Amino acid sequence: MSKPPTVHDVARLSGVSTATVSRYFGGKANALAPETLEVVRKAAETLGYTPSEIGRSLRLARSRVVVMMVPDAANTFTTDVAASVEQALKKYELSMVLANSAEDPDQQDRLLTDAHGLRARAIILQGAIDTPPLRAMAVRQENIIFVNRRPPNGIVAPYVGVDNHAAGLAVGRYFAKQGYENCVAISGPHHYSGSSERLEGFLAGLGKKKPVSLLESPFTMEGGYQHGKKLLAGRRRHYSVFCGNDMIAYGLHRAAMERGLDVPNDLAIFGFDDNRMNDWLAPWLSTVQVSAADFGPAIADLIGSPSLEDKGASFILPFQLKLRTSA
Amino acid sequence: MSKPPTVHDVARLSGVSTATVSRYFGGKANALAPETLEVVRKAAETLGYTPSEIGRSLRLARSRVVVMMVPDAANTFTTDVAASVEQALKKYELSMVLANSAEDPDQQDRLLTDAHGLRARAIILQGAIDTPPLRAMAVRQENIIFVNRRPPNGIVAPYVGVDNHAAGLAVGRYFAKQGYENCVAISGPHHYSGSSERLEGFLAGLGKKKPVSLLESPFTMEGGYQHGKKLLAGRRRHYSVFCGNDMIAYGLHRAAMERGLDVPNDLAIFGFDDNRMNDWLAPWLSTVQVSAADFGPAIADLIGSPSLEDKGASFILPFQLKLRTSA
DNA sequence: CTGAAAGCGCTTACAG
DNA sequence: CTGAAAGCGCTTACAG
Repeated sequence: MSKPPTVHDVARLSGVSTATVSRYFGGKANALAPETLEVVRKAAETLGYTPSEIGRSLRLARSRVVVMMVPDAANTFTTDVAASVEQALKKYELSMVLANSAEDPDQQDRLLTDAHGLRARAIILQGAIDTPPLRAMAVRQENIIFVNRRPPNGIVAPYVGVDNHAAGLAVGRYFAKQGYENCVAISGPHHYSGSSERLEGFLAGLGKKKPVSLLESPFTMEGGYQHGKKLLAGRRRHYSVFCGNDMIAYGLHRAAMERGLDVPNDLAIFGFDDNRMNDWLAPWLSTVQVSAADFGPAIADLIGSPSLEDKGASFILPFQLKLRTSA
Repeated sequence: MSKPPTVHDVARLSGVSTATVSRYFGGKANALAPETLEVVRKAAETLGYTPSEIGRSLRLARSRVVVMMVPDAANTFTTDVAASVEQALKKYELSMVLANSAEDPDQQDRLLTDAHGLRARAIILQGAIDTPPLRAMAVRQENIIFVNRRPPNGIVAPYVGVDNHAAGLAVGRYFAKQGYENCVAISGPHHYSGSSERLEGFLAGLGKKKPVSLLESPFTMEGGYQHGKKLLAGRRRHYSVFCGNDMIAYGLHRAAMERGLDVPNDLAIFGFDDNRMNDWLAPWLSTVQVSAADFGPAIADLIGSPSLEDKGASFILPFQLKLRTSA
């Protein structure tokens, strides 16, 4: 692999200075004489020259890389959000590095250090875990954007996500209105703000009707499946379950199928996110619809517009109940 | 956002030269006196110093970034492969930039230029489209790795993927053995090597039994759905269909459900990839199982080991028929 | 409209 | 075991 050509190579071939070549590629081409422009264009084409982002980043003291950290690369919703951000970032000529923390605090902290090493323009945390290094970075004014889980207590930083309490409340009220009995919540981990807010909203929405069981699960199909097996193994065969996300709901559904239950008559299931696959493979799932595509523009604008300065900025995205047959 | 500390800051605070600081972080720490080591460590910690990858990349004339181009960010299999690569790259301290070409040649070429601008250590193309810029880059000795679709004719470059012909052959033989009637193939786009190889293998496997219809579809659920609707609208209600991938199969399945057909008695369906969701949401789908997790290590080794030099290197990954109820 | 020169943060061959 | 110095590829204020 031969070394790629540099500004110097282009300058030499076209008989101008490196400053002129740099102007040509740096968006200052209209300050150049037409013939100069042409000669530079031709030389660059001959050599196959593309400016080095590395040289440029060093000089400008800022890179064009944004790091996106996801808590679970296997969750379609999370990766859809990532795809939507990658797309929206193009408007600002930024590229996105994907990193998977797999809900592991140490792994998150390692990736945080890497992101800092890359001098990332911004770090997007879908599902932050509260750790000392995270706090240290947030305080040191790194551009961290919190998505779906709010910044830890005491940290002021931009947030993008739905109003989880309101969404939980809507589901709770719906359950109450339907007169659902034996209500159960299989929430995501309680120490994540999103989970606990959804749960609190749900309880408030149920009103006087108290749930018979409050379970806590990782945000995975496996988690929903295991809780489902346990729940449905008992004598009582009739439940109404609000799941922390669609993944949990899929797992619960599988447990119900294996047990030969009828959804929704034996078991009502409500999810959260409205995973893209639902229309095709789970057209039965009632869920809280959040549009993954809405995240990209909101997050990209937060990063790209000059005013990321106002740290407390946040975007609260809309949601709506998507009623299908499972509840 | 205050400027991050540099080697100079650390050198000043610890009273050593920048060379020494650099040695500390560059893996040459054991060449330093113990007390020097300690004083540098402390200074770096105080300042919260992490070496700039940008400075390092410029100096070393190589970056630690690998670009992964996917043809469809909505296909779980593709994103699983990406996740597996991201994971495997850690061993070599490389990070992965995700880019979505969305099967658009122009978009691919634009992203190729971006990747070159980043001076990417390697470019991974899941699903390359044959264009002049791609050829130019491949010839200029960029480190391009082709995944799932072979390099265009005349281009010598590493390839990672399954033996598509053999896989198609296995499915064709299975169809023949089962005595399936009215065989149909809904392939992916024929101009992709993977699609046509699967199809040719399938035809060879069927032997004398000629398919009644050969259809061509994008690798999407929508594509499978549209072809399915058309196919199933006719008088004949009995088909055996080999789909180009699982996404197409999901779409076809939905069309069959809407038409009230029985799978597999009215309609046998065979997919390709064994998408991770299958176990949970499509436990009925018979398909060709390819392990997304196998891609990461194979690709990472190709990039990380010093011998990417031998350009023709390729990894042929194993597959197996996963028989469930749909065929 | 254009060029000479400085400097962004790092690493390493060389000298001691 | 450690330091002074050069240079990786770029951009821009300054001068003309």
